[in-house]
Amino acid sequence: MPPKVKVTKEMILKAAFVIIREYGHEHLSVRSIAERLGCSTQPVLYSFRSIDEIREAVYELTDNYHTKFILSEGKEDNPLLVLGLNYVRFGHDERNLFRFLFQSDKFAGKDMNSLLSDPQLSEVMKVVSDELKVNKAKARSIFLSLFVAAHGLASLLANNAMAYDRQQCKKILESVFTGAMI
Amino acid sequence: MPPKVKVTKEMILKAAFVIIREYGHEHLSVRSIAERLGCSTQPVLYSFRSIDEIREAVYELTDNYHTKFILSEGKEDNPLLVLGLNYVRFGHDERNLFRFLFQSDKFAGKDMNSLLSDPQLSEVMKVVSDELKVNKAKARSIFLSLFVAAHGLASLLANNAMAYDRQQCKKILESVFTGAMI
DNA sequence: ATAGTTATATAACATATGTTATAAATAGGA
DNA sequence: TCCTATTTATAACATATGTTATATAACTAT
Repeated sequence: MPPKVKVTKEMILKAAFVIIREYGHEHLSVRSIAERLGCSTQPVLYSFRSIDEIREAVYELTDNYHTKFILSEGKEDNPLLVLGLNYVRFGHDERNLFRFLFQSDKFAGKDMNSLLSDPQLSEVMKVVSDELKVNKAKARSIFLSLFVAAHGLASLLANNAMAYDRQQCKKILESVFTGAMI
Repeated sequence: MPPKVKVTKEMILKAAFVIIREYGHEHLSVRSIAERLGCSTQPVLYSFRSIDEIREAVYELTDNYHTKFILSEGKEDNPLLVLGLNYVRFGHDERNLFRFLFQSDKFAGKDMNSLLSDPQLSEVMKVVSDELKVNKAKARSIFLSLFVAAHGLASLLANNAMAYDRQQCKKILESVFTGAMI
């Protein structure tokens, strides 16, 4: 009886993701999504209650994308360094996504602690703890220092405050790691 | 012959500063300024050509405020640590100003290098270089590491991603400093 | 084939913003 | 006192956004 859905939730979320990625989250709107999908604004607000609901869903999606990104392989042997350098590279390569994730009010409330207790990261921490032969508290403090430095670099890159130089970033993170190990 | 100016440029800029400081730069508008000054929108756009011109001027003002803030005295003996801890405290105490300064597009283009060659900072660098008995390049790399870490902490604090714990921040910055000195 | 359900287009309403046109108010010199 | 330059208030225009009302079109069970 009813006509088939032409504009699915997936299409809407994907369009929203691309808009944020290319133009920044400030440019996400019902109309920008509709325009990208070549439809009117109606289907967009038919599948979702409001633009905030869409933003929420894309945030989730972007968060997963980010996690995959930083967990992707790197050529360093130090796994923490790999994580850090990927984190930094994300700030540079995906600056709009970075800003959406960490500089929009959506981020508020997502505490470091909940981040540190993420199951995927917990695994990494355990490996680190074993590999470096340090106790959990030390592993945690090492991770924290590296995270802070990586976040600083990524933030500076995402906001065009410095040029991307992988070697320089690597040196900084290594030096931070060294200091944290003491 | 003409009536006296009731609404001066200073009043406008001060109002704009307060609005950004209290509500965030997204809430700066001709009307929000006018409302705070208890006048219509006309005087605001009479003294300034556009809202962007106002934003520009307040940015300058906020930049100076930030510089004064991080150069204010601290109780640590390591001058770089004082700078870093003040920078971090700014991110926490003045989160909206921090976001305006470093996370709005106004920041784009202000490169690290121009920041590093700021005359006020150059003086500090020289003192550091002498006091730590390291050459300029080393002083620069130490400063860079500390700056990145401080910026990371400040950014996390400004975006409500972690609780402010001065001792924890101090430990992290000290550890970064130690690593950079090697 | 037709009817009823429902996805979509069109268009409107409400609000927020920057900006500008017009008129009224004001202050000091003639 | 009145005139004139200029500041300000009022109000409008233009645009952008979220959201909703109405009508049209599309599909499938009958």
